[in-house]
This record gives sequence, structure tokens and C-alpha cells, in this order.
Amino acid sequence: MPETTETTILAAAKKVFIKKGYAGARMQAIADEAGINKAMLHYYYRSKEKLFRVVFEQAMMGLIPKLDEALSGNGSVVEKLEKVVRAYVAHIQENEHLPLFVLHEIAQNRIEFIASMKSKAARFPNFPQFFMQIIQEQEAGKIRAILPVHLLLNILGMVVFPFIAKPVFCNVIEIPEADFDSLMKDRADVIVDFMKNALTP
Amino acid sequence: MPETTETTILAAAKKVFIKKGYAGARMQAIADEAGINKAMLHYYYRSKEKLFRVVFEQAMMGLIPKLDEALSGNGSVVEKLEKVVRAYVAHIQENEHLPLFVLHEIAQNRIEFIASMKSKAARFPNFPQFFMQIIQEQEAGKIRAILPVHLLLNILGMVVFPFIAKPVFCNVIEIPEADFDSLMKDRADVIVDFMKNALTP
DNA sequence: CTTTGCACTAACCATTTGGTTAAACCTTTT
DNA sequence: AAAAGGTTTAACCAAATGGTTAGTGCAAAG
Repeated sequence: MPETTETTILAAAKKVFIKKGYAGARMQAIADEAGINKAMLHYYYRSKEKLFRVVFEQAMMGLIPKLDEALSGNGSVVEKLEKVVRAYVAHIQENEHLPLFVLHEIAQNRIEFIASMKSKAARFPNFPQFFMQIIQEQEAGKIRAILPVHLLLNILGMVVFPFIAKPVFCNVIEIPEADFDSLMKDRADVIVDFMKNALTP
Repeated sequence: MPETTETTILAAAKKVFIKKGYAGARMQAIADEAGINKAMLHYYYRSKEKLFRVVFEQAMMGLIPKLDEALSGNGSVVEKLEKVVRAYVAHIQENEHLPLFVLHEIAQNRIEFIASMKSKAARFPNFPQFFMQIIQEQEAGKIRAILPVHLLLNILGMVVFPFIAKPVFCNVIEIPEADFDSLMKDRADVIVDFMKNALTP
């Protein structure tokens, strides 16, 4: 990808918005981060809101199709969930502020345009189908009984939480950041193991 | 507790700060919520920062001692974790914006004063002790092997995540809010069950 | 009745912040 | 070389926002 002014701005906007949130982000901070004049932001993206929308949309597009990739296909429930775990742990590790950003902004309602995103999304996970598969495997006695939504909440919770809680563990519980990061390297394996045992009938 | 202007302000500030975050909160919005003049906020609390500090401190004080209550005492690891799950699920259910607020603000670094809070806290959980207990039970073959920190992350993740992800599930996956809330009533039971199975040797 | 002191308000202030504009600057085309 | 057109900048603007102030109201103390 060419390093145009437009892409430089977007990269800077991602950095600032994702770290500080919409309300906490300053257009000047984005301009500084990009090393260009603030007027350029409006020249290319019109307004803070529009620029934010691009950042948010791309952030979501990096998350949602990953879910679909993992959940569609022929694997068993456990195999699919293992894919979800590994894909998300790896992806979030590259941008630890991402989940808190997405969660916080969606909680702020700032997002009427979620609907428009779903239509744009090339791949959107088919939850009803996956939930059906879970029920079938449960009836077949392959995995323990648990409502599919709860199972999904459990898995995603174990995946996402450590990243958004890292500052708590490091500052409140006072685990050195280096120690915490090295724990995170095994994270996917630990979750997969925990999940497999929990689902053993 | 008497309903003085001071307490009215604090209640309003809690509502606004916890919902919108520090950066998104407006002093005028707090004044409106409290039904009083904006100058009163400064009369009683000096500045936005100071007012925020009180709100944040009380929010944390509602969370940290609960952990200590659950983790200290004589129960087994599973019994203690079950207490944690039930206490937190119940507490968060009363203020669903609370976890995202705390997590977001701590992530923003707005909190050098965490240290001062720990000394103020009447009860602060003794993690090393609890982690030791986990290792002992593992060596005794009572529960499966898993690094204590990972176990804590798993449990807290399953507890906290559903609340902060509720808007995602309702708006993106399009589960009706009423359905989601009724799912949440079983949440504690589901987590406890999931955990017990996962920890079975 | 007057004074004192706290609670409270309307109006105001200074700064920050998102956004605009007019002019300068290239780069390409003619 | 000049014109044209997109790109970039410094300076500027208006609204929003945290914070202040001068003064009003009112109850208790003298």
C-alpha cells in the first residue's frame, strides 16, 4: 500500500482513536501523530465523525470476518471454537487497545451505522447455524449441555478480557508488565485446554 | 443517607461519568442530571478531575473488597471462585456500565492515584495467598493444572465480558435486549458449572 | 431587627476544540 | 514558460466547555 497523505492520516487516526476513544481523541493529536497540518484531516475526511467512522469500520472488519471464517466450514464445535480463540488472541495481541475501543464505542451508541456495516461485510458469521450445530453435538452426547449463547460468551470472555484488563492486573494487582505479556503467549493454549475440559460430557 | 445537594451531585456524577467516561462526560450534563446549577459542582468538588476521582474511587471500592471477601476465609478454590462469580454478577447487574467504565479509565492511565486507593482500601485481596492455595489443591490432585493467573483471568473474563459486550450482542448479532437480559439471570449458574467441569482433574 | 455565614444562581471568562479560508506550493499539462 | 489543478499551510472563527465571580436568598446567631 502506498504511503500517501491520506493513508498516513488514517494510520494516525487509528492509533489515536483506538487508544483514546472518540471523545478523548483530539483532531490536533491525530494531525501531530501524522506529522501534518490539521486542515489536512478535514481536506481528506471532512469531519471528526467521518474520520472516526472509517477507523471504526475497519476495526470491525478486522474482527467480524475472522469469526465467520472460524465458524463456517466442516469442523466440530470444539475445533471451530479453537479457531476462534487462536485467531482472536493473535489478532488482539497486535493491537491491545482494539477490544476496549470497539466495546466502549458500541456501548456509547455512537453506532447507528452498524446495520450498514453488516451489509458491507463480505463475511458475516451465521450464528443460528453454529448454535444449531452446538445443540446437535450436545444431543449426540459429544459435548456437555450449555446454552450456545452462554458458551460463546464464555469463550469470547476468556479471550478478550485479559487484554482489556491488563492495566488492572499490572497497576492494581501489580504484576510486572513483562510477566503479564509472557503469560499472554500461552493464553490461547490455556483457553483451548480449559474449554475442552469444560465441554467434556 | 440524607439527600443533600452534595450527595445529589455525586449520584448524578456517577451516572454520567460511568455511562460516558471521563472524556465524554460534560459538567453541564451532570448539573442537569442533578437538577442544579453547574457552579454547584465546583462549589462542592472544585473541579471535574476531583469529582471524577471521588466517583472512580467509590466505583473501585465497590469492587475490590468483594474480591477479598470471596477469596479470604476457609473455603476451597472452587467455593471461593463461586463466591467471586456470584458476588460480581449480582453487583454488575445493578450497574451494567460499571465494568467498562473502570476498565476504560484505567486503560487511559488517568489513575496515578491507584496506589493511594490501595492504602485506603479497608480490604484488599491477598492474591499470592490465594494463588498458593490453588497450587496446593492442584498438587493434591483436587483440581486440574492451570496457572493461577490464567484461572483468575478465565473466571473474571466470563463474569465481566457479557456485560460489556451486551451492546454488541444486541446490536450486531441482533439478540433482543429482553432475551439477553433473561439469559443473564442464569449467568452465574452457567459460569459456576462451566468452571467446575473445566477444573475437574 | 441586624448581622453573619453558608447555599445557591445568573452571567461571565478563558481556553480548548472542531472546523474554515485564503493564499502559497508543487507537479503536470499545454 | 505559463496555466491549471490538486495539495498543503498558517491564520482564523465560532461553538463548546471547564471554571469563576459577584451578588441574592435565607436561616441561625447576636
